[in-house]
Amino acid sequence: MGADALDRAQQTFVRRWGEMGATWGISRTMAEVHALLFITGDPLCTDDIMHMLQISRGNASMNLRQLVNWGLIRRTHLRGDRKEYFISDLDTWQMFETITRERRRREVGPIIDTLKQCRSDLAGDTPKLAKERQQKAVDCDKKLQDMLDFINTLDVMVDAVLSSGSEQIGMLSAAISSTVKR
Amino acid sequence: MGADALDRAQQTFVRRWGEMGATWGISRTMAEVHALLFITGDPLCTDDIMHMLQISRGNASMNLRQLVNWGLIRRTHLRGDRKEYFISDLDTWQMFETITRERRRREVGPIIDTLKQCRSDLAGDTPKLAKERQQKAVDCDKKLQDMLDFINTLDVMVDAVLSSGSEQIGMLSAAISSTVKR
DNA sequence: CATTCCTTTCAATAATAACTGAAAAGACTA
DNA sequence: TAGTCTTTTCAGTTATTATTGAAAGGAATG
Repeated sequence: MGADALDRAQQTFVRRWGEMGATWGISRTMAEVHALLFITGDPLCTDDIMHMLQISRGNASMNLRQLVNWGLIRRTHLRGDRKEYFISDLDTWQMFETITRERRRREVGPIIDTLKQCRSDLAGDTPKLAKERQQKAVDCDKKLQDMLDFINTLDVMVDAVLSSGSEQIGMLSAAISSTVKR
Repeated sequence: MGADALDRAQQTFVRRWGEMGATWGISRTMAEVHALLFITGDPLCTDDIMHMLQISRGNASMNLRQLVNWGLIRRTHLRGDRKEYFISDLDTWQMFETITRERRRREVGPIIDTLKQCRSDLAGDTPKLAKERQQKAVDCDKKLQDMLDFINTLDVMVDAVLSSGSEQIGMLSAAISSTVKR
């Protein structure tokens, strides 16, 4: 079981990535599986992953499927081997892009819908409210509106960053800094 | 028990905010308490919150404390009342700023430390590795370096956005879009 | 088409995270 | 300082989420 310096460095990375995932609402194990595939860069089969992370076959299978669905890893095959292998061949930027797009797709729409729905419900019924509630309704509406505007602004920015691609990201970073400076 | 349109809109908002929090690694209840204080804008005491969200005193107390620690709400008092009240008087932008700064403070440092530590461990011991492991060590090091660079770039951007303040955010958004366009 | 090898599924179980409620601590009042 | 009101703490409980392992389902092989 001689773990060399490379193994140790990779294990440290995998553990930390797992913890990070956990604080960001991604299951620790899913993040670890991803980290392992990312940092080794090798195609690994289910058994490799089971052994390296000490998890069951079912668990490995579930998490691998999710990672494939997210587009963070892909299935592959080794010639002369019947088993399925998995590989993470995205670079850091592509990983970031994939995760950001996916989360945006799943979450931005729903929250905007809810905010709009709250506003339209309020708009229809505000006249029916007791006098002293009307001011509150107006204040509440303003908060909802502000939040919608903010989400929209951020969304435009994220969109620009994502579509800039990794080549332009440095330039973009510089442009942002100089815009803010003055 | 007559919930009017304002109550309903607020409840919808609170529920959705809670769900959002849950998918981002913040406990549903903590997010709901915050949402309630934010959307009403009123100072509320522990009992108000307990009743409105149907949670226990202990739970309310714990979550309120956390929110105060995050700087998202603050304690206040109503004249002639011994109880403690809580209020959320940040606007959307300030909220975003607070949350971003806090998460950055807690998470960016540690992840950078881990990455650097992995690299320096590798650097010291790579010569001792078996020949065919050396190439892997170099590849691994490159990934770690790429990730460090990426985190750094992103960190600079986030820093610029945060220090731009809400007045400049629209301008910034425009600057980003136009930089990317060509 | 039977065998072998591999993957997926899912009910049962384990682990983790969140919540409760009552007791202790703290704070203000007279 | 005793009495009253309020907040905090935390051991015990409940709820939620993650994991296991074995059985069922597929797919390639001879």
